[in-house]
Amino acid sequence: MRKNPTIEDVASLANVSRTTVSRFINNSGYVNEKTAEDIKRAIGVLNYRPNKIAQALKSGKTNEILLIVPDISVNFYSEIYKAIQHEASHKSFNVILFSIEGVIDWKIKAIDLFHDIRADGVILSFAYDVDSLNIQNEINNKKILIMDFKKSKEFDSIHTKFGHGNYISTKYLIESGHKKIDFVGGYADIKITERRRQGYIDALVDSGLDFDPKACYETDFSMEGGYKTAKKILDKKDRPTAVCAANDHIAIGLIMAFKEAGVSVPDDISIVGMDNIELSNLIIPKLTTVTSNGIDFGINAFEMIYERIEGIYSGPVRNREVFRNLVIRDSVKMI
Amino acid sequence: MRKNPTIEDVASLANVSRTTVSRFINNSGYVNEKTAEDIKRAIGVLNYRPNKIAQALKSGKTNEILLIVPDISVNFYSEIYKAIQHEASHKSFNVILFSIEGVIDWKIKAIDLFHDIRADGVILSFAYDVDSLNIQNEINNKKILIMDFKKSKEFDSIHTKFGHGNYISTKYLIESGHKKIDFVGGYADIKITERRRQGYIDALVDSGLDFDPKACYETDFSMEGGYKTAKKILDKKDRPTAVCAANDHIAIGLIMAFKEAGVSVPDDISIVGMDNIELSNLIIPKLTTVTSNGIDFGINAFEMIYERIEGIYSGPVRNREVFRNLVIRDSVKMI
DNA sequence: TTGTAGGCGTTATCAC
DNA sequence: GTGATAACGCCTACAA
Repeated sequence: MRKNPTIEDVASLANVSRTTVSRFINNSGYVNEKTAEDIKRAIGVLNYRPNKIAQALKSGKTNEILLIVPDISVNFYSEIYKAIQHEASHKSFNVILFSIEGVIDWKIKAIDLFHDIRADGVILSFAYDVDSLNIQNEINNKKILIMDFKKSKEFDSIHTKFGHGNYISTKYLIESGHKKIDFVGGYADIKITERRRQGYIDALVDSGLDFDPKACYETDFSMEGGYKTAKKILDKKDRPTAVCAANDHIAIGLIMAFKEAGVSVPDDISIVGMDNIELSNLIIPKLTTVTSNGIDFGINAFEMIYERIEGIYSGPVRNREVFRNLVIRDSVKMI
Repeated sequence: MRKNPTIEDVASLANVSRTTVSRFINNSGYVNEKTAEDIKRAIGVLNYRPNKIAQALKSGKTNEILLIVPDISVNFYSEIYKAIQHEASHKSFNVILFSIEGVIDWKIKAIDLFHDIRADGVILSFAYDVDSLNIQNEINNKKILIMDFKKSKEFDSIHTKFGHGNYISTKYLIESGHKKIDFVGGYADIKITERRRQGYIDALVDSGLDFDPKACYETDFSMEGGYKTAKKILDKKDRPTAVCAANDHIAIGLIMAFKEAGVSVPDDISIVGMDNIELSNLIIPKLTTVTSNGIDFGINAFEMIYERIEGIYSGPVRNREVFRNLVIRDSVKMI
């Protein structure tokens, strides 16, 4: 029930002034060796820790950054969170999480939160409709970093090319000798589907293969979606030798359905997924897929915003790109 | 680049003193109606917000709580996090997350963090070896809440009975008419396996059925584990009519293997899982399972610690129990 | 090498 | 009804 010790307590125990203690703690200025010893001892005895609140009030800096993600239970975002958290701790920064989920007025809440905690910066990740949010107006003088599928003109940002993952995975199928490759994506009216399919198409075209609209299937981004689509593919006259799925859930649904139908993966048909979800390494056969790049996002994001906050970098807006990588496992056969 | 406005700015714009503004903001004391109008207007014009840091310094209260979880990417914990976050926001509390994961010296880090942010309380969830951590010593005067599989004697706590989930799921199989029920769990030397198997055994015994050690399989808690174990079950002379799995991953592995072998679930064999992971509602047939109770944990946890922090409750240690519930879907057949 | 004094933005106490 | 003033714990000129 006792109060936390203050710098004053340390000072009087060590028979010096607060100033000297402060100097000792922050390495700012000369402190006699003997005095230093006394102070160190006093700190130990009292188990003293500087009060960050007071420091923050004085310095106007909290060493906290706010991370806004769409939904922390989605693996990609918890990966980002972990990476940022990890980097931040090395620089004695704390990261405060705000997971949007269903919150309608999240922009208001996020700005409130930002002001409440007086964070030194915000990392805004994959928040739809960011442009409509006039952040800089709300958050004067603070640092902002955007993660998205496109560059930001106003702020430092880090992005990944939309559709690049499916480009890579399709390319891999082609390099493995496949020529008849179908694509299973989400519904056509969703942006993400469009981009991913474009990645698939680009890979085809770049390799001199024809794109056949009938080789593209629409469904939802779930195992069930993949499962149902598999039936359609099986009913086709000339089955493809490989399928590129727009995400791992779909790919796994496909695998399950094919296996049930007695069609072997990868012997009869090869499959690639995307996102490298946990399950993709658990299913049999293990799924060849493309990394989600949450860790890269996280590491780069923290580095960039940190440099801004500390004034290490203060030049013009920077945009970094992050890439996906192939994870080769057992669901593709060379032919 | 301009500074945030302070209460002083508001005061001078409204031609009153800081004190009056403060009174207005906090509803502490009389303020003339006309004056109040002026102040309100000034606040609007300047877009003023009280500085939480300064408030915290003054009051010794931060309105922040620290939540420690083993790994935020595990769905159960992100569920807890979300629930707490949600409750907390209604009481204008912020929750700071610390996800232990692989961090060896997490206790030290957690205590550092706790002191750094000067949180008003900690919720410590499922941290192994908590007892060895002399928290109260480290964190004088602050509020602590423990989540675990057992009651805490020292602190308010909230727990769930170990093995209760498998008790419920086994019971359900029995009520559906099954008498030959196998159990697939993790390796025997893990505590959690032991408790879950005990739940299964208890349900059997309570219903007057015999427990047969040969009906229990050990494997790891993964789809692959379930998948492999299924083969063993299929090779048995007298196959069970139902299987109780220690978690959903195992159950799903079982389903996949059975389907591949042409054994229908649930017509030929019924399966129950546990934890209600996302996938359990996606697989075909949809898995009958038992809720993870993260949300209940979260809601109760915040309520209890909040009451402590605000002094609404200050009696002896309280222990609450949280229960799991059956989620009936399509993987069990009545016989 | 060390100490004094003022202030960061709030709020509580006590006058007026 | 309102306004000085001190204090929360720390840091930083400036003095000594």
